[in-house]
Amino acid sequence: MAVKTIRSVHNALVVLEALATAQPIGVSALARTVDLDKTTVQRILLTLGDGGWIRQLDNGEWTITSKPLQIGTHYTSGLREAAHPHLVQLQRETDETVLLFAREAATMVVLDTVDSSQVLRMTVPIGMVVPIRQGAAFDAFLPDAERSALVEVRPAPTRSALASVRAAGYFVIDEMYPNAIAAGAPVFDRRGAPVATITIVAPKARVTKVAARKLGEAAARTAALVTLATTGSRGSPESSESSESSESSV
Amino acid sequence: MAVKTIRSVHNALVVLEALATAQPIGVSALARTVDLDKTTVQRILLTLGDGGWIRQLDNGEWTITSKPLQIGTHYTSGLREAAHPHLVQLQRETDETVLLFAREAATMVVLDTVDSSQVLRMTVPIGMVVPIRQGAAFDAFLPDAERSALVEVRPAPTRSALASVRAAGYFVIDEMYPNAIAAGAPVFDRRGAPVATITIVAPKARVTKVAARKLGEAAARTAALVTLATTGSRGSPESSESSESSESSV
DNA sequence: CTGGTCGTATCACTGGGTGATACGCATGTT
DNA sequence: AACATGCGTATCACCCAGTGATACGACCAG
Repeated sequence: MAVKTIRSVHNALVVLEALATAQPIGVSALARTVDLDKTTVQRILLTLGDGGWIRQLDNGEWTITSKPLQIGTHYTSGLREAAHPHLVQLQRETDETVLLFAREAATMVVLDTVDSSQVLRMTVPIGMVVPIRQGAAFDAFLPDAERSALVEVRPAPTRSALASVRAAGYFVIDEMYPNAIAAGAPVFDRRGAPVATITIVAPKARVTKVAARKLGEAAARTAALVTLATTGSRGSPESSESSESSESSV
Repeated sequence: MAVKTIRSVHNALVVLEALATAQPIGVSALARTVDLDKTTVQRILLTLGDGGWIRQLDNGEWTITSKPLQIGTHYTSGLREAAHPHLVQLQRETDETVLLFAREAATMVVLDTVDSSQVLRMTVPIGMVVPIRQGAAFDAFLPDAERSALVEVRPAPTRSALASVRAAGYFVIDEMYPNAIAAGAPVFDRRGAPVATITIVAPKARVTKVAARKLGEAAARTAALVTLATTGSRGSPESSESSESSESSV
């Protein structure tokens, strides 16, 4: 409550989040978990349902619909669609699982995945959030001002580590997931700020730290292509392209 | 306003949707598109921002965060994660693009995709909504009561068409997308109701209507596996793949 | 400079969101 | 069978808080 925030809307967001993680769930149980009056939750559910965000089952219990997912696809709009073919291409080259991460504050969010075809492979669900704890990876490509703002969240990487990552154009992360190694490279926006990474994750049993460098180079090449694809074709910074999204056909 | 719905929450949902499709956008422009007072929109934006759903840029403009995407991943929770490895397997068998659809009222929503590796391939974005136009495909697996409720939305399929699809265990759809043919099969929940489909889409230039039957059979086999995986016992066989959804770290 | 935006702050009013209470209907317990 | 307990839903009065008019500084183009 730092500022003048609308109570009912705030409550509705809390209810929606709680519903999503506990679905399917009924009014009473939901009211208990969010510590709100049953009547309040009831009206919120009706409103969310009216907006098409949630849906009531025959039991009276509530479930979320695909609306949040559809809204979520507008996040970093166009990036996933633009990058996807390149991810597929990169997966074919390396035959390892390829991830598209978007940066958000001090976390990375999985936007898209293209799995390796090998039996032993990494599989990460879309939407998963991974906290950034190792500083020298993605940070190297941030402007100094923004990086120093992250100092409160995690220890600052050494200057030399930053420099070497920046020189290589890619990063290698040990233990991003348990028993896995990751190698990735940043995608930049029009202003040259890193907005995403294309990252290859592989089991340590197959890929050594040395071999990961080759993967990093491949990721860097792909990331450069995606940067080009997303920054090159667009004209003015004006967002005049209204909801072109996908044209349905392909 | 059919029922007693909360005005402020309703407005907030409208604002959020409008923001998602028009982002990045400022307060005034947004207030104009949703036809609300500027002050109201301002307070809604602050509230949404406080909840972590949207984020203000340096320009003062607003963008959505990954929150809707994360909420959206709970939709048909577990289905995508459970099905994904099987989609990969099916794509390897057929080398055509494989889609996981979830049913929602009279539409299908793309939950997951695994692209063909061929140069000429279908690519469909996750979250995309496809109206169900052809009755005899997915409908064949619905209980009679629910199917008849859809009559108002689209013409009812013939009884023989339903029977033949049901007998085959898969469906073939002509022109699901322009110049593309689709073959798929339903995934069932514990109660035997169809909740999703596994569908293969391919360019007509490569796959004839006759050849699509083979794809349909393959999709049916995969769909059966996914049904088993989601309805069967928790202790799934052979899935291996450590990396549960447990707190991953970087 | 000036007229037009922008994002933000302030404020009175009254609409409407809240929460207590109650009802019908399923449970499962005695 | 009778009972108790939970559910989802409906009703209602109070008074908080969401609304919308108004205002202000900053920015940009002409």
